Amino acid sequence: MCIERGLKMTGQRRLIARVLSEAEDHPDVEELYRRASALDARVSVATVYRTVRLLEEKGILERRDFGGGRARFDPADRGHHHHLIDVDTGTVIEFADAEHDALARTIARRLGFDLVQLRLEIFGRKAPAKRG
Amino acid sequence: MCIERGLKMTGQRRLIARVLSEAEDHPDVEELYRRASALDARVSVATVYRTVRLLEEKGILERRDFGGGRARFDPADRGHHHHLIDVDTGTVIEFADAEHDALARTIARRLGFDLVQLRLEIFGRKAPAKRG
DNA sequence: CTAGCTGCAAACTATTTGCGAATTT
DNA sequence: AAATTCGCAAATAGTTTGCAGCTAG
Repeated sequence: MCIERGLKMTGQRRLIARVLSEAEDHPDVEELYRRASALDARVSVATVYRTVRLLEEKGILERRDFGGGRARFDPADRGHHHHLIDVDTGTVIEFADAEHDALARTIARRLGFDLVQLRLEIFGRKAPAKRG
Repeated sequence: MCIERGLKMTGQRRLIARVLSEAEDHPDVEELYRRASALDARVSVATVYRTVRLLEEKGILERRDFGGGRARFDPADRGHHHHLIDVDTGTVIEFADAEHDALARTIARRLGFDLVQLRLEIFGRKAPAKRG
C-alpha cells in the first residue's frame, strides 16, 4: 500500500497511509484525522484532506458516500464489493456478488450504456433469529 | 401532488410544487430555483431549500445523491425505481428491475438482515452504436 | 388577527487553497 | 540546494437559520 508513485514519503503521509490500511471500517476525514492525531499530533486536517485526495487520484483509495454529508474512504485494493449498511447501528458490511454485477451490466446494455461504475447499497435491519 | 397535510398553501409553495411535478429529470436546488424564478421572481433560494426539506419530511419528495455535492430530488409517487447516471452528461435514467430487487433481498437475508431499503445506481457511458 | 411563511444575510459544515515555513530527496 | 509538502487561517460551496415583515386561513 505504501508503494508510492512520484510522491515524497513524508511522515504525515506515512502516518495517514498506515491509519488507512489498518482501518477495517470506512472512516471519514474527521475520523482519520482523529486516529492519526492520536499517533502523532503533528498532522493537520488540511493534510489529511490533501493526502486522501492524492491517494484517490492515484487510484489507491476510493471515495464513498453513505449519506451524512461526509465522504468516507475505502482502500481500492480490497477488491470490488458492495455495502450493506445496518440502519440501526450504521455498521457497514462488505460483500461481493458476481451475479448482481452481471445483471447490472445487462441492464446498462439494455439501456444503451456501457457500465462504468456500479453502486449497490443495501440498507437492512438485523433479522430476528429463526430459532433459539 | 398538491394535496397538503397541514401546510399553508402559499404562492411560493404552489410554484415550487408545480416545478417539481413538471420536472422529468432530477433537479438540484439551484436548478429548481432557476426554474421557479423564471416563472415568478419572488422566490428565494432559502424558500426552495425550506420547501424541499418540508416535502421530504412529509414523504412527498425523496432526496438523492448522485455525486457532485448537491442533493437532487425525486417525487416519491413515481414508484420504486433505480437510476442510471450518464457520467458524461449527468443525465439520469430511471428503471425498475424486479429480478434485481429479489436478488438484493436474497443477499441481505444471506447476511442475516431484512432488507429495508435498496440503492442501486449504475454509472454508465453511452455505448457506441454497433452499426450505422 | 395570528400562526405560520418569506427574504435577506449571517451562520454552519465539509472541503479546498494561498502563503510563508519546514522537509524530503 | 531545489522542489514538495505542511500548517494555518482565510476562502468556497452547499445548506441552514435568526429575525422582522408579510400572508393565508
